Amino acid sequence: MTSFRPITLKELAARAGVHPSTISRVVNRDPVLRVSAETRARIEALLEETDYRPDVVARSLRLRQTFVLAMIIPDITNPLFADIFMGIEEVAGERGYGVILANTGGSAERERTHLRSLQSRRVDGLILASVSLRDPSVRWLREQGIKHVLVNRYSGPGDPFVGADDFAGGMMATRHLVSLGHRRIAHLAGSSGVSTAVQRRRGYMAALRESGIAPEPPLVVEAGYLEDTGRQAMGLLLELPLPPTAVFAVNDMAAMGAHAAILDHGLRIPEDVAIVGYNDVPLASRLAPPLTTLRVPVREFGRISAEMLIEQITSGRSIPRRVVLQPELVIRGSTVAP
Amino acid sequence: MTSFRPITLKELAARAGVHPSTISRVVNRDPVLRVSAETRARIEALLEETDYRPDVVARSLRLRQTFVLAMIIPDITNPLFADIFMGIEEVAGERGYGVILANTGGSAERERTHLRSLQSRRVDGLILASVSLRDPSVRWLREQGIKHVLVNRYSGPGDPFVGADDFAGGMMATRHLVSLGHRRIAHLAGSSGVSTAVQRRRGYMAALRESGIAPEPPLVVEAGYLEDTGRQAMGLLLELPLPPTAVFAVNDMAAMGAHAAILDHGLRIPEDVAIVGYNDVPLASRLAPPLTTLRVPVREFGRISAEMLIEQITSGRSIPRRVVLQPELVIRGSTVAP
DNA sequence: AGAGTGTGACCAATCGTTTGCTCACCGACC
DNA sequence: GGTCGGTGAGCAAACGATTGGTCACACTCT
Repeated sequence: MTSFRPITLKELAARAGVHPSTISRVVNRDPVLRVSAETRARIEALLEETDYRPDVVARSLRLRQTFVLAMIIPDITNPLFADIFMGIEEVAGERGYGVILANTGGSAERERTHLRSLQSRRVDGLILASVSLRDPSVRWLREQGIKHVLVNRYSGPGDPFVGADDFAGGMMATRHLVSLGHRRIAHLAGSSGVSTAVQRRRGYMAALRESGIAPEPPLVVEAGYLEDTGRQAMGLLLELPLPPTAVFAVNDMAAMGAHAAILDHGLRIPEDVAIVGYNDVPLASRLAPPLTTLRVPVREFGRISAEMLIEQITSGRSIPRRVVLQPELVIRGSTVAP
Repeated sequence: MTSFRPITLKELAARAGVHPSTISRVVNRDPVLRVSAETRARIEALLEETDYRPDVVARSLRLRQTFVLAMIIPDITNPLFADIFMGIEEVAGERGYGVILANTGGSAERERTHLRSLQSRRVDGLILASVSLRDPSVRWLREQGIKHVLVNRYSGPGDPFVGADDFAGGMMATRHLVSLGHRRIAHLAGSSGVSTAVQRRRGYMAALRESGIAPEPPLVVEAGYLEDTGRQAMGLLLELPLPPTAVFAVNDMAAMGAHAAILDHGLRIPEDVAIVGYNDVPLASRLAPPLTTLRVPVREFGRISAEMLIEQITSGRSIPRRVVLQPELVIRGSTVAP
């Protein structure tokens, strides 16, 4: 197999009998260039014939711009991030940017490695899909002057951010359960170092308070974001002397774990225990009974964050705009029997 | 916000009072260089202090190698590809390669656009996760001498390939149903332009034949790869004068559609109709009843394909090796009542 | 006819690294 | 004392594209 080298400007110039710069100007439609119609036509024909595509590497070096964005996610198997990615790619593609996806698997060290590597690749900007509160990586990005947008979770004030109103989401979930008559409502909480978890929990507390329900600390347990951890946490809740009649989980994965735990205990959903999840992942609607959950406009997250990032890049300024979208309650069989 | 420029070799050289090339040799541990211990120590200290990282863009230009691989997939929301990607990233990361993910959404045009763009980005190699039989894009890759590996689906002979033995998988699925006493076994088939679909169907036919069951053409319907299309196809099968008592679907998505259609018809799974899917996606085990399916070592696909691709790149030769792994039957409630 | 003005294209530096060559210097050997 | 060899480091040319300057030429106007 012979390995081709794509044609270069210099070779093209030799074939056309002009200087490389002239071709470059034709390719880039440089308005400064005054080129005779005849020469231009000749060059354009040659371009067409050879299917010339400028070497992006060389161009990046000269322009100090790579036209590459990167998205950093903690878990590629989580469909949430797949959807955000699609939104990003959509917008980036339109504007001539490529997108690199980097998966950290939740490891802070792999995140650092990726950040370093992306820096030396000179990506034009970064979209971080899951940072913690006061995240040192975000601080580092700011120090380095690397353009970035946070999506879904935020780190602190001052960074461009796109996400949902998780406080409102937490309230909607809890109000829904209250409206069905529940009084002993548990919460499978996320980590207190993560903005979404904190906000959803605050929403839960606020909804209880406005309904005159006294919060009971034992009903709030930190349950992680995985099916497994959710299942364990729910198991403990069901062993309480006065178990809850409803549970609001920080995400759908934990909710699915709770789902399994409740059925394991021989209880019925929603008659004995009702469940509300968060995110509306594809699996949610396939459970039996299907999961009531909060839908967030995830694809939109991706689109908006890409737009904000590209705006920063082209304007050269960091714009600490925060975009907050509203979640929507999707009521299914896990709270209301059909 | 001040935008930093990362430090360059030239600046470093000025600070150390040596020539840039000397620093470059220290950074790259160039064996040719004889550097005094004293100078080396001074440079290394400076490197440490400034946290120097070579500009990958410039290096790529000079080396004519970008250390970037790309993976092209048709549907990022399909967990199959997420798992393959993780395997690729794992190996690539170890060897110092980055991975770009490009999502075509099933559009041949977007695939072509991506291929062009990746070519002009001078990626070192490509992994294609879903090609069709005799795919023109694959032909183009060969013509251009672009290193590539096909994964999961193949295009024809002559390309490096990693996948599973889909013929065997089709047989295993069908034999399993036969062994349970089924005689009227339907097949929700995939496209005849896709290698996996063709092989699985051939496996299905072979298993019927060896059991002395005469294939009935109406029981084989092309059903696509989506839940929706699977549901429709299964609906039609259930309207037949003599409906099937079992169905083997080309993938889990179609199987889930069939699942829904069967329940819609008021029939029981597996008592009235048994189902076997393919791929063992995470949702499969969460259905009620959970789905019997074929598990393929997907992560392994990713790892092996990345290794093969990197081997091609470093050796400079295209090695048309084909690696075929064995699928495994996972028996669950959709074929055998618990 | 000479100055001035456009026009069309080329020149050369630059982006940051890498790497084959060259070169100065020093000690040693004949 | 002159040559030789080894050591440590600098020089400069790439890689391919971009872009501000420059330049030759032709035409116009006074």
